[in-house]
Amino acid sequence: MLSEQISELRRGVAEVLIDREFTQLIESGKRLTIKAGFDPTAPDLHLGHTVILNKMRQFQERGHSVVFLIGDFTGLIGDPTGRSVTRPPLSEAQVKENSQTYCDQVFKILDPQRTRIEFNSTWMNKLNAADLVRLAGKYTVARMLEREDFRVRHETGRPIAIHEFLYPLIQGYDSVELNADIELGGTDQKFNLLIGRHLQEVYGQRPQVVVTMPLLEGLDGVQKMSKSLNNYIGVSESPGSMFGKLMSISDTLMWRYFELLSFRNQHEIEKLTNEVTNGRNPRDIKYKLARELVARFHDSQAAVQAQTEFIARFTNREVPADITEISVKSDAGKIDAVQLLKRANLVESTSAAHRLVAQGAVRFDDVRVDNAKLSLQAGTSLIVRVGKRRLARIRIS
RNA sequence: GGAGGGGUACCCAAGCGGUCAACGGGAGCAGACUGUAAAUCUGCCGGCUCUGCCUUCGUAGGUUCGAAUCCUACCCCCUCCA
Repeated sequence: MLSEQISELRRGVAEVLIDREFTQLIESGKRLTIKAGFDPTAPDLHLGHTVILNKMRQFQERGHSVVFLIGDFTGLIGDPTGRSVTRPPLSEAQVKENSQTYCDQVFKILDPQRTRIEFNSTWMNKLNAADLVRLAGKYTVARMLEREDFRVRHETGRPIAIHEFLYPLIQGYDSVELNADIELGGTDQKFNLLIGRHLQEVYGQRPQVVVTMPLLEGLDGVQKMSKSLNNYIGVSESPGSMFGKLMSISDTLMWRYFELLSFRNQHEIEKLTNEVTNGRNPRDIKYKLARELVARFHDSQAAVQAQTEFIARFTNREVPADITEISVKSDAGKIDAVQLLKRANLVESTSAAHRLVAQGAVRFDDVRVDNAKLSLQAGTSLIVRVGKRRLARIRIS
């Protein structure tokens, strides 16, 4: 029974440090404090974030106390990460707003009754300069440079700002303040999470157990899901968009999503794998995944509807009932095809419009347009299709 | 403070006086095919009043018939030494 619980909590996990301590903690039967930190600079959660939320939920279901920690203090300093442009520090108002957005989204997975929300500014604002220096004294540069990211940047001659060293320290200090038993994080957080262990020890606490979760690959199946790479599925996206994006992942990636995002148990997933091996169309299994996730963030009715619309639109190429309507002004009663696309905002530029026409991607009322200069009269209304995904009814005035 | 290296399109990265709107890869888009917005193959991938024209290679000047490529100044980044 207990071992079953432990194996359930281990599901999908990348690494547990230290494994023995983890087992002891669970076996102790105590109500544990589970910490997971989030950055308030990106309030729009995507499926990648939910991998950890799902795990938090599992602990929660077993009666443990989950702390959703918002790193508002670090957010106020601003994120210095190398390749991205240094973000301007967030104002307090922004942080507050982002935090609110966070809460709205997070409770689609977590149980609000059993979640404690904390802000690290609560204790960080009380720390004075001397305290911070003292904290900085608990760790060395050499050990900081053990972190992959720092080491590589240092060796390849890319900048590391001093305050970047403070990030892991502050994060670790949060564990001290919360007296965390377990901290959850992505595998990329391993180093930071371990600093929490070290600091807790220094401050006389029992070091937390570190549980890392794999980073979810984005829609491309290679790079991790992130907003900046635009390969993400946001948890507040419309059912249609969410469903479509899930259908666009490769058949291989689908299994990864099942492992990390589905609430189905291992046996069920294994059964699905077998079905595909025995010749079932993977598309049908992908439908199941897409429905489960759309239902989670919307409801089951929306999920079914999203699938119906998906099939109508992409398999049968039907025009949806709620097609976007756009009105476009002509020049003295006339407009050519390229300008029409441009003014309707269906293309990025007139150059792009020319290219798309040349590639045979544009259809007016289901007839392929091969002449970019095709002239249209004011008063016309037509269904314009650009590629598979861009579709609208345009009225020319 | 001293010495050296570097800033190229969404990202990475070639090019080092003309043949450069700029090799190659990734991402993205499109077509074909299809069991799907999977896979695979092919093409596109700065802008425009688009068989032509206009503006790009850190910024500002200069040399030249001609510069991303040479010179000058400035800004920014990195390494080593102190």
